[in-house]
Amino acid sequence: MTDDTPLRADAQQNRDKILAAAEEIFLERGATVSMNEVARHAGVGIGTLYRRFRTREDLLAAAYSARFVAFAEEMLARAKGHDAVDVLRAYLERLVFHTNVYRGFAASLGIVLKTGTPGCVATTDAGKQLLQSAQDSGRVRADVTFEDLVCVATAISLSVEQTGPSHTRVAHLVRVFTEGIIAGTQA
Amino acid sequence: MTDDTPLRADAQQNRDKILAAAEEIFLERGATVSMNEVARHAGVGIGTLYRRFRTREDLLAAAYSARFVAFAEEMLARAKGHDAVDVLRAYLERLVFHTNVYRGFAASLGIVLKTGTPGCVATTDAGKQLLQSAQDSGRVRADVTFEDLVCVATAISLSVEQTGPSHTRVAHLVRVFTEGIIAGTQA
DNA sequence: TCACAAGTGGAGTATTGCTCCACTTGTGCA
DNA sequence: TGCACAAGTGGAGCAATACTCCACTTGTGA
Repeated sequence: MTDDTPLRADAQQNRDKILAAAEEIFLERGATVSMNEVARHAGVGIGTLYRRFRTREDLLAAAYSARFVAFAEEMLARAKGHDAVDVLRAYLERLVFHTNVYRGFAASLGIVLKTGTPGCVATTDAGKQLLQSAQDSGRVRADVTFEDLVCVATAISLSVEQTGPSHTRVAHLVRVFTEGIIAGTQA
Repeated sequence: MTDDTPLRADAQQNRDKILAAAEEIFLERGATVSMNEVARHAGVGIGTLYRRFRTREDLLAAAYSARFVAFAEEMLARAKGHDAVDVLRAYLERLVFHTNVYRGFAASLGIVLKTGTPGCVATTDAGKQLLQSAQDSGRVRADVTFEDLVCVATAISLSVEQTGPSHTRVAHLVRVFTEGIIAGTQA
């Protein structure tokens, strides 16, 4: 499926320029900025941009890949020696944080995570692993899936995007989702 | 704020035509259909549509208002003589159902509910009331807000939109999020 | 050096949200 | 009944956008 013949030198250079421009402009103006603008900012034609990144989600995933890789490593490292449930909670909180680095990123998180970028694969794998550990410990319901976690992260991100960034609100929502709306079964 | 001088007879007729067309087309093609298409289907000019409904969310809220009113009444009626937590759970389940009647409705639920339409006001009021009752009973966390419930409903709707409608999946997710991802405090 | 696959850029198409304004039409009043 | 004019209408037109297409250019391996 993936074409792994290396790019021509000039094409690789252009690809790098596009990614650098995308990073800069996504940070500054959000993930919904127009593709034309990204191309102009990178100094390449719009056709070149589309030749390298067929969809906006592909571009987002590629631009964010390095950060997602670091995130996944960080989380897997923390998994050793910490409570599995705490780590899962931290994963959710940090994932929400990441989907707010580019404004408007949250809405496409689900699609982006499926693009197969190294960062997306790493983030997905790490999440599944942490979820499994937490479930193995018996303290997380067995019927929760990784897709459920992505939905939770998306909903929290969307909600936070509307009301303005607030770390305490994210933490609150993560708590609500993980511990439930209903107060713990009475002793 | 709200202008309550009655519409001219012909204008009222056009408004009704727009709402009927919107209902039909939202049902058939989802909530993200183009405004031009709604206008064409209603047999009015695009200018007329925008004069009555300044945003897509306003139109969605107006088109769905009657159903939301009925929903709110239904839920308040059920509140009498049923367990408060059960009613809250039912409210969530039914709310998710409603946000899936128009495909793509879920993403704008939060905004739509704030439009001030009779149905949106009724649905919001009912939700707050049911939440308060459940909290008064001491079995729902005191720090949960109505906005949190909307966030939960959105998460579930998004998830269900992706995987296809399934009543059992909705019920499952509602249970997960009301009782928590973390299994109930042991014994 | 050269053939040609790979790559490029941007004009062009199609679609959208939304505004603006010259025209039309109800409606209340004389 | 006729009239003035506020209210309403429609759709041309603008600006923005996603995305395609193809004539041209340029690396690269032989």
